[in-house]
Amino acid sequence: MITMKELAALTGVSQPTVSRVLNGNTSVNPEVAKKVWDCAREHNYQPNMIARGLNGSQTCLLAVMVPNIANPFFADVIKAIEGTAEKAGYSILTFNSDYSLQKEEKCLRLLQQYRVDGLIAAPSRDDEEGTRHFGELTIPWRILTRCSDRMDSVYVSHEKAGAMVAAHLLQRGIQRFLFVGKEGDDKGLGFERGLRTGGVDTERQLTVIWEEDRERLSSRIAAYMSSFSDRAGIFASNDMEALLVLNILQRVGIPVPGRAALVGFDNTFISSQIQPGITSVNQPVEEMCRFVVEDLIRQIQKKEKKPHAVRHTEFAANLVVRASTDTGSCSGGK
Amino acid sequence: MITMKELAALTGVSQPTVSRVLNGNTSVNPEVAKKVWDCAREHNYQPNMIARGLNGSQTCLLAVMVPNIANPFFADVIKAIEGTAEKAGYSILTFNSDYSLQKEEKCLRLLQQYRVDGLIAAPSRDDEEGTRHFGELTIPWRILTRCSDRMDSVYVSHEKAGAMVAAHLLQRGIQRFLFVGKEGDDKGLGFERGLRTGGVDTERQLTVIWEEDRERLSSRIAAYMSSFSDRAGIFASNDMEALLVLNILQRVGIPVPGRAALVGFDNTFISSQIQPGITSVNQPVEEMCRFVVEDLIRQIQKKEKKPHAVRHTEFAANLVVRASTDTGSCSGGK
DNA sequence: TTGTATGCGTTATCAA
DNA sequence: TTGATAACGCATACAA
Repeated sequence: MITMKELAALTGVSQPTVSRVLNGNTSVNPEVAKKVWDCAREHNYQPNMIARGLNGSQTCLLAVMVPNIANPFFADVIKAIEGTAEKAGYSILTFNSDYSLQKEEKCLRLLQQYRVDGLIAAPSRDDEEGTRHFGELTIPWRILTRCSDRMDSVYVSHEKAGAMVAAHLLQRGIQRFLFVGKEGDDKGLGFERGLRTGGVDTERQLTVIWEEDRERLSSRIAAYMSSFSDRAGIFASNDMEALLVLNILQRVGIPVPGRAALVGFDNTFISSQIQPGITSVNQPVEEMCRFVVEDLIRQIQKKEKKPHAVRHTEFAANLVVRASTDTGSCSGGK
Repeated sequence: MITMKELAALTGVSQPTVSRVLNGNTSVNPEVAKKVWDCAREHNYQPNMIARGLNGSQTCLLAVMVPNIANPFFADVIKAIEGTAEKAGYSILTFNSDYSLQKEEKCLRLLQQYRVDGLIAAPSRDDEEGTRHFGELTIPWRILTRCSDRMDSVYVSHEKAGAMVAAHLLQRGIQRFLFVGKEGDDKGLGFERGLRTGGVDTERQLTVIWEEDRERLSSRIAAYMSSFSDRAGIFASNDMEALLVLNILQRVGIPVPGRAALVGFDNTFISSQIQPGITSVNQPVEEMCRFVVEDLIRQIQKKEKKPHAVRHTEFAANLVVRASTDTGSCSGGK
């Protein structure tokens, strides 16, 4: 890989002149410029971003940290971020935190070692303990998809979205509710609030189930469904979970939406491609990512590393209604 | 972010001594070492990988280039690569080529600018034209999931896998076959060969359909299915495509596996979580990725940049049989 | 318009 | 065992 120094030797000019020609900001003798360009092209010169990043100038690297790349929602996020970043001349370092605080801290250490210009992270947890380590970062960063008091974040209110799901299910005349997700999840809290607002006695009519293990989840859901005979409204914390629940219900012979109305979260391709289509909360991934990348890069280029007021940018979620919450009592409708 | 130079000043030793302490390879005075370590910890010293990469030493960066991060298969691939790389002390730069040769070339340029130590790529195309640009790379690299004559590759034989699918469908007594994928795809060619081997007159009994547009695909498949009344064997080029086909079939009221047996490719979570489960060709993603990363890093660390003989590492695919190719004629069985 | 000199944060090579 | 010194590839300030 040829360097400016070598190009300089080959063309008989100084290295800074080569730099000036190749960067094209200062004025140079056209003839010299041509000679240098020709030589650079001939030898397929590629600037060394590493060296460029060394002089306190920028690396044009952004880090993206997500808890699970294999989750289609985060895959969409990474794709969208990469797309916008690439257009702006930035490349991305991808980190998978695996929902582990320990790994998250390691990632944070690593991305600082690479002197990335900025970070976009979807933290595993949004409580105090789970976000403390971000406070020590000296580079600009943004939190995506979650709202955190202490940090700049770009998100859809999971709480409001949960309430929206509640309203939708209530409108369908449902009286029994199940949230499949972690206790304390904002979606779940919003769901509960929405139900209460709708006059539901959540103590008796709302159940929360969370099991990592598929078999245990299956038996708990089966037990839940056989504990009453009404139609149930089930809200799963994401589309993958919703797919799993749908599968479980179908296996034990519970028709969806007949006996159970099902709602997912993230509106990934899964929810639309499956039969019956799953009603799901849509987050405007593309727009959010475009915004967060452009906003972050703006800050990077302004070099305003000073702490400013914490800024929250909320995007509106919308519910994409599909067959899984149809009013009709027959499953698998067209 | 504190530097070695500053640590040196603070502890009253020279900067190279700090380097020696922190890297721990050379022997240093234990007392000095302790003082330096304490100081480094106190100031949260983070080595500058950028500077380290400058002196001809390594960046500990690997680039991964895939055509579509949002495809669950590639998301799995990236996750697996990231996992193995992280254990070995490497971070990854992710690039999305979007199935565009032009973008692929841009990625190749970029990753060289970042002086990554190696590249793992899933090229969009595996013909001469689609892989030529890899030839100019001066860093170690590997091709994943495809086999290319001219390059080191780690893959599952799509051709053999296609033949395996053919054998499976023939065993199910099927006589009409549809491949939903691009003309010339190795999977399709293998499928055709497998059918011929099984005595099928592929001219009359095999059809190939490829449409980017969902609606057009839908109407072509509907037309195809109504052109005869036997049971059809449909092989989709990947699981996302298979899901799409399943959806189309269900919408037009064609029972799977009753009237059509369906086979996918990649065995992503989709094929197992959906109802009916989709029979799918499994690629051992984890093992392949572990192998390719470790193998690549081995070459990087040996610094054997000399061209060696082209090496192909083939992994065995296996067919995961599910309800979508059940012999029974009733759809959605348990 | 161009060249010289310097510095970025490391590692490596010397000599002490 | 340690410290000077140079080098990596580039950008920038300054001098010419």
